[in-house]
Amino acid sequence: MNTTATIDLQRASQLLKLLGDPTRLTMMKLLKSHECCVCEFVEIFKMSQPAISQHLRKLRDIELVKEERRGQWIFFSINENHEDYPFIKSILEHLPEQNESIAELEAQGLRVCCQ
Amino acid sequence: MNTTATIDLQRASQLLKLLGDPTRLTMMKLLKSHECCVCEFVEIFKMSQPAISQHLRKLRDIELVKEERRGQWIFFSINENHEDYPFIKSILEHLPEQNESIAELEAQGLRVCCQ
DNA sequence: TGCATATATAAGCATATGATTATATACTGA
DNA sequence: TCAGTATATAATCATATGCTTATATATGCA
Repeated sequence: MNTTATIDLQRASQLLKLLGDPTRLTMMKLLKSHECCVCEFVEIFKMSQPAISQHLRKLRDIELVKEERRGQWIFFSINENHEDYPFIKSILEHLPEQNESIAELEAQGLRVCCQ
Repeated sequence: MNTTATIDLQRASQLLKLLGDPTRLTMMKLLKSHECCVCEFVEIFKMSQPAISQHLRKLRDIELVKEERRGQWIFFSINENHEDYPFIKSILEHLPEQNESIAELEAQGLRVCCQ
């Protein structure tokens, strides 16, 4: 007997493909506990702004993340209302917390970025 | 408090990337309940034998599946002893059973393939 | 209004991926 | 030993992916 809903295989493989990139997977894990803006990710991943922006777009296109503009910045957060969020969540739960990245940002005064 | 072991993010993304292909993901789900040989997969996926073989190789290379020759045939099965099997298992549990494919094979007399 | 900052988008490019076809290898049974 | 079946591997190719650079857009502030 199945108590949890199942996901269509095509759909599941599409989601897994998106998470099958270390940058995007880390982003999702970070976003699960912390809102982040683009420039914070640029700092964390030491990656160019367009590269970060393009990863976030892929996550947003299938609505795994939400974005919200606040002044100059656009903050990203996990979309907990996504139909497949339970699936995503169960995957993220197997991954180590990424609090050091955030702590580092804070130590450098770069958290809540660009303040 | 974490009760379950976590997986390194690099490692996890590598696994997810492999599962992020509909053919391989379906293979894994099938193999979770049924041993299968290459020619059965060829039948199920309506895909060329080399294509199937190459997918299986990728799964075997990181030891997600085991192979065992029995006469002419090589049977594949899930490697439940894989260090990250709990992670894999938790993903597969969200996917719908693929028993129809096996039932179809049996109906066509193609199960335990090539007998 | 004009400049600085944050972000998005477009174009280009090198590499990865997943298929195909052709061929090699391994086992079975006559 | 030879033919048939199952599988693996190699070479090739079209497409996908993820980065780069260049540029556009949006906001805040002097």
